[in-house]
Amino acid sequence: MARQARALATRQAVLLAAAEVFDERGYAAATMSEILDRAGVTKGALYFHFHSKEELALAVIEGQGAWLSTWQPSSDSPVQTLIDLGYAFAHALQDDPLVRGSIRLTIEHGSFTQPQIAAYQGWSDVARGLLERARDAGDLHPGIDLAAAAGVITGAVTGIQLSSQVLTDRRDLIQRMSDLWTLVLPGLVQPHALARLSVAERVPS
Amino acid sequence: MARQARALATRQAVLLAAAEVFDERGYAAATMSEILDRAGVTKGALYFHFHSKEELALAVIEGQGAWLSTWQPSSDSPVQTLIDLGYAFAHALQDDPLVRGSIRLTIEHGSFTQPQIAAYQGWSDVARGLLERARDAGDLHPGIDLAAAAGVITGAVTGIQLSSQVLTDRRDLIQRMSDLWTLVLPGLVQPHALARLSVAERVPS
DNA sequence: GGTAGAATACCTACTGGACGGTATGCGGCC
DNA sequence: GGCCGCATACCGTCCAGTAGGTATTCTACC
Repeated sequence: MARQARALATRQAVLLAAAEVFDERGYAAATMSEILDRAGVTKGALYFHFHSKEELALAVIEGQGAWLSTWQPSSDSPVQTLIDLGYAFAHALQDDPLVRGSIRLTIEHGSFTQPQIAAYQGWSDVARGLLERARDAGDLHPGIDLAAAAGVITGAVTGIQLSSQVLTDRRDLIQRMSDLWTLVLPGLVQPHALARLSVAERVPS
Repeated sequence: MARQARALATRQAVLLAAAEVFDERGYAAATMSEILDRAGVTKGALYFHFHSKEELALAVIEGQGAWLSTWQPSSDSPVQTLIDLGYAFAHALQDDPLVRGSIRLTIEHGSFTQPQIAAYQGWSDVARGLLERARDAGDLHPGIDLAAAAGVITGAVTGIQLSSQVLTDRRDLIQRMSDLWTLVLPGLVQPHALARLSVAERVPS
């Protein structure tokens, strides 16, 4: 297996470089040459691991699902979990190249509609699951359409992230997330539950 | 001036075709050939009016500001105006090729950061202006950060539009806008003002 | 009101370069 | 020695942009 270690390393290097370039340029404007340069790998090596540019992009998109599935709730209440997830995701968008590249490819529509839909659905499903648990716990206002709320929240996070990126290169993303919760939570959770939430980021100690 | 009529017509044809292609493919993946074909114009004609692909894209982006500046409030209360503006914009996103292309180019980051920032700021400023008027009228909850709220709303609209586009080709955009207001308004406006608003789309008679 | 000439508006053919992808070869670990 | 992992050289395609010519329409002057 020692030989596989080398292969895995170059594969990871390619994936990382590709994520970075896709994040910076978008799919169409990204060139294989730049990915090669940044990965410090030759064409043969790259095309040994990924048979086409599109396959490489799909592998980058996968990183998003991987991040989401490795994330650990670290909280008690479902709504608090949703809030925490938002902040964790925001930090990943600031620091994790794979997540950044994945998000850009997901947001750009065009070539791969199917994985994009899956990504949006994945987020929406997670949000909806948490909201269902919150409703069962009696935290939400009665009569709320959970699917609609989940769709709005995921969409809003998407857009806030995007505008933050354009305007401040995501420097104010955490602040904007906080603004979002401040605005949205009163229409979602009941006062008694709202009192128990920390809307601002909870720094894990 | 009869001579300008022809020139203006081809210019408009090029602009429309470009907006469509940019909307469908994005900036980098859009080719001048496709724009030419769709406009029914030759290369020489196009490059007479627009000196480069980038200049053409900038002209398309301008369409957004043009739409926004021609829009007429048609309402009494500032919050209602904001809601109506959202729905009007949603319809433009469904029907107006220039707006669609402009939005896609604005959302894609890369080549032209400056006009993008201007576009976001423009929307945010409009929203903020309406919120200020609403606050002065006593419609909003006290202590609301208007700039933050305006930023969240414009960001949310951006993201909702995007997810709607990916998931249903914008067919459920109106519904999602309605969901957004349902969720956001309780945290923004006071009950007495909320009662006077129509959250669903008001079809002008 | 007709015509010269000048600007405007447009057409065709071409170019240089970059891009994604492949073919083939080669070294080193099992 | 065989295959996994990688290196190098090359290819066909396509694309944005240009060069230089042509048509169309306006202006000026008779």
